Amino acid sequence: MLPNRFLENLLRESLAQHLPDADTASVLVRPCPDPQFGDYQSSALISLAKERKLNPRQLATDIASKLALPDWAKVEIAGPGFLNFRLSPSILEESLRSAMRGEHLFFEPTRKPRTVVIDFSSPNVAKPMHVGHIRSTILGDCLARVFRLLGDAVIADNHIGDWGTQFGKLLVGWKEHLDQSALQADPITELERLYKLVNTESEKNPDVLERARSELVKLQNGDPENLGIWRQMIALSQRQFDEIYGRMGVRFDQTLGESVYNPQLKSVVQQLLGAGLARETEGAIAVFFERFPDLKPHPALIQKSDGAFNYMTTDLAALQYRMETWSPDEIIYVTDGRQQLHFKQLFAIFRGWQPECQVNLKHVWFGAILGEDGKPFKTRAGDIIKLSDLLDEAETRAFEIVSAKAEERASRTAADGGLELSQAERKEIARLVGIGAVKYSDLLPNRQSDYVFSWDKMLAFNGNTAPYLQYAYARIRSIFRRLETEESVTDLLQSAATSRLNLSIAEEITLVKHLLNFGIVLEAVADEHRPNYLCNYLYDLAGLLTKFYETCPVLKAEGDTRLARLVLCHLAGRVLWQGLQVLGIEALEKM
RNA sequence: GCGCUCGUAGCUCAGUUGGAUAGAGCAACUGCCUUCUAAGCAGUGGGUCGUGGGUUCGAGUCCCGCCGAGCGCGCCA
Repeated sequence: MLPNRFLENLLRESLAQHLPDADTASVLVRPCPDPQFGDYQSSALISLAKERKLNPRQLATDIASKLALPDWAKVEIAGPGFLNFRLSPSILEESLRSAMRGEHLFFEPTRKPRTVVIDFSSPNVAKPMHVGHIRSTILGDCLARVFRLLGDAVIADNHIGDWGTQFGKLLVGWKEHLDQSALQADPITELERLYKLVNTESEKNPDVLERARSELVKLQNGDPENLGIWRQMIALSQRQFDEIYGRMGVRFDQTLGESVYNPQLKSVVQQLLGAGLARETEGAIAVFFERFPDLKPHPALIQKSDGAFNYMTTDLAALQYRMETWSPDEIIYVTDGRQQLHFKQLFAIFRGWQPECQVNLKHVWFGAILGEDGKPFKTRAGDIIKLSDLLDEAETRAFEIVSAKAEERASRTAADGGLELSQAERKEIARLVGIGAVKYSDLLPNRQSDYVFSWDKMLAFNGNTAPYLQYAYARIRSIFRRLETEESVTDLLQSAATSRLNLSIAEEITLVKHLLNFGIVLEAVADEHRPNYLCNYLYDLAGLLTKFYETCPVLKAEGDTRLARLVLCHLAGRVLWQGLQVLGIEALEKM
């Protein structure tokens, strides 16, 4: 068990004996903000004492004196009643050895495994994926990876927009203006052209609008020709989605269109009417929220006055389907913040509709991506930026930088051969650096704030960026490549599992202590759905690593010290690799 | 009008049940490459955390007012 968890349990047990009515779950042992106070602290006793009108320092003293502390930890009482814990070098060395034995990588799947459905990305058929989909896709994929790492069963669920009024216009366009060769070459662009064309026409000519309506009705009534065209549009779109997801390394366990839920919609509305939750209003059917003060002014339509259903109805049917299919403990929707009201309504309706259902429903929302002018991120011409173009540009820009740096370095270190990168290697590095930079720049800000999209910042090699982290990893790998030519790395690392690992320099100790906090950070990411905690943790780790390099030669060190430093490099590298992996970013052997 | 989010260094942003002296990067200035990748490291300067109250042993964080910004509010998703 990792030290902070061990101390936390110890403190909870002691508290339970001392104050049996106290909520031990509220007792947390966290890293100290300032190392001068110690390694871990708990401030929980202060507030517990206050609630009970006890003297906080006295309570802390009483409980601390009864802690059955192991010989590797010391406790002090500080300030108004903090408990500060200090770890001895022996437990630091032992945690490195146990990691080398493969017992852990500084995190543990501690919670009960849950089943979690994550609804994210949700692109639309016949439209290009664009920057509007990027945050949901990256954030949702990252959360899925973190939950899986911590032992949950995850269903990554892509809810495709394959139904709606736009198909009337698309059908008219397909039947009247389709350019087969353009469709072959670039299906999405052609579908987009058709939609815009018919949309413009219908604004001028009511006949066109009427034809679109009638095509839509035919589709909805199961007309074989229109269904066939619709299915082709879906298949062509899915190819585009697959290509983008392939480039981004995002995968789903389930992909269903909204249309799948069509057969259930009528019944959903009937049930809500039957339960007295919904009623007719101005020809439409809506749910009113009498018992929810904040929702009272905002009824939700579940059936339009023309008899058609909408987003809310589909989401309700999808929610029910997910409950029946997986009985998840939690369902997470990853969308932008403008949909907060919609999800409040959805969750409130579902609670009223199926009050016995225990599922935890979460809307994980995020802010907007802005251009450097502070306005929504668009092209110079004011168009929405397509995701494929964005990824292309990321790779192109990364390739230029990687090449420039590689040549700069080659000219500097030509004398000893240095590190040479072939054209093909540079291309592959640029791909991983470019995509990684885009993802990281999206995960780094607090998800709820709007952020400014900047190529220069995300592709910089200094500062908190993906390339900086990838570089730190590449430097570690470089050490092991050099070592490999001399001796067996595997044998050496195996011997570390049972060897003395002498840590003496401050940089070494700081680094180990930081490694020990990996699990705390992963849990915080999972609990609050905030990957930026992990980004900042990894940035700190990379910074500590490079400081360690500056003061601690690894290959030139000797004996115990050399082995300990190699172990530190190895394990820091594995944590960096694992951390990047759950962010959806690939670590690089060379760059 | 009501609701959500935000306001932290010149700029872009972090800031973990409220916790100890508010942090990073950029920009400016100063050092360090015959030494494991200098795509790096060390250092200097820069803050009444929008504002006024309140709660608390303790507030950037919680509560109330005000100022400013973005977004949302029944037949789009």
